[in-house]
Amino acid sequence: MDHFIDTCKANGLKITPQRVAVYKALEGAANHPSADRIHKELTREFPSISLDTVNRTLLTFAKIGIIDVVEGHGDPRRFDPNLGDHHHFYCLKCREIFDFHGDELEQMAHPRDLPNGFTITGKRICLTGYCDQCRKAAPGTSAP
Amino acid sequence: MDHFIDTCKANGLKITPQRVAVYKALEGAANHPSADRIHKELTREFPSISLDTVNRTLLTFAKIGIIDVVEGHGDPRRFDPNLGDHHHFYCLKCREIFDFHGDELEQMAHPRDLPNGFTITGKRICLTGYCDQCRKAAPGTSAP
DNA sequence: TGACAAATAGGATTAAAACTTATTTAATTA
DNA sequence: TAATTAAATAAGTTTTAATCCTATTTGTCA
Repeated sequence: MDHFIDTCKANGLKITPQRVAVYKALEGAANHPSADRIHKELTREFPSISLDTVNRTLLTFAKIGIIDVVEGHGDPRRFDPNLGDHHHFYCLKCREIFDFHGDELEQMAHPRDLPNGFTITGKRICLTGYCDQCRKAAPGTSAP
Repeated sequence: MDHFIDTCKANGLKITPQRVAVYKALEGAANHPSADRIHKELTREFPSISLDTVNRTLLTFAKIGIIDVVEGHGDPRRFDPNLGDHHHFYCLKCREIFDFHGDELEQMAHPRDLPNGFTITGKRICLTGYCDQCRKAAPGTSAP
């Protein structure tokens, strides 16, 4: 929380109640929520907060590097307060994103068939499939 | 192309001129196009094809497993005709997706902190950063 | 405390994706 | 080969996500 305030100030951002609320909501959120989901959550304690503010705020946070925009699959943009090294499992049915960890990428060199001029700022393993709950409910369709 | 027709028939899909055109366009496409991009391309030789048909067709192809929906970053859904093992580099500026290859994931076991009931149907390394061209043009902003 | 630049709410706009329905068409069979 | 039928398409409509615009409000700093 101190780090949040410091980073905002260091980037010339004002500490508004809305920004604090959005940041807290994302931190406490179960799983990689969308702007809309956070907005819905906040309207309870903050009836007049606008979706645009929530979305803009999240994008601002991403720009100054205190949260992440998560790779998606066509659904609304989603956010991640966890900046530490971790990977993602995406359930093709319920669209939930689950975190997992692994060191497969730790020693990874610059890919052979990617020009050297390419700057890599993030690396992650992206798994797709069906979570336990959805697998049980779904017929055996093989998917992407 | 034969495989395309066989798979369609095996799944009870009719071979329509639109489907053939969409499939060919995606196969020949430079880089992971969106439905809109393919639609624009097809309207030249196929003036009356509707965007909905293109989008629906691509989703149908994905469902029967002859193409992939690619992980995105909030932008329109994009597709990949390449089903072979490969990975993706996503440029945060121009939003282009570049393929690369590597064997880092080949020996990967089921992740320790993912329940065993989870079924994995796809695995991929997702890199983010700036491609050569954009890096040269962009000021030194560190990003997600 | 006052002044100013930045941020917000709210409504309007754009854009992507999905849905609805009448018409067309591919595949099947007589 | 023509008739039949279920599936697919075009076109327009609707929904939803995301962004833009502007008047008003509000942090921040002197």
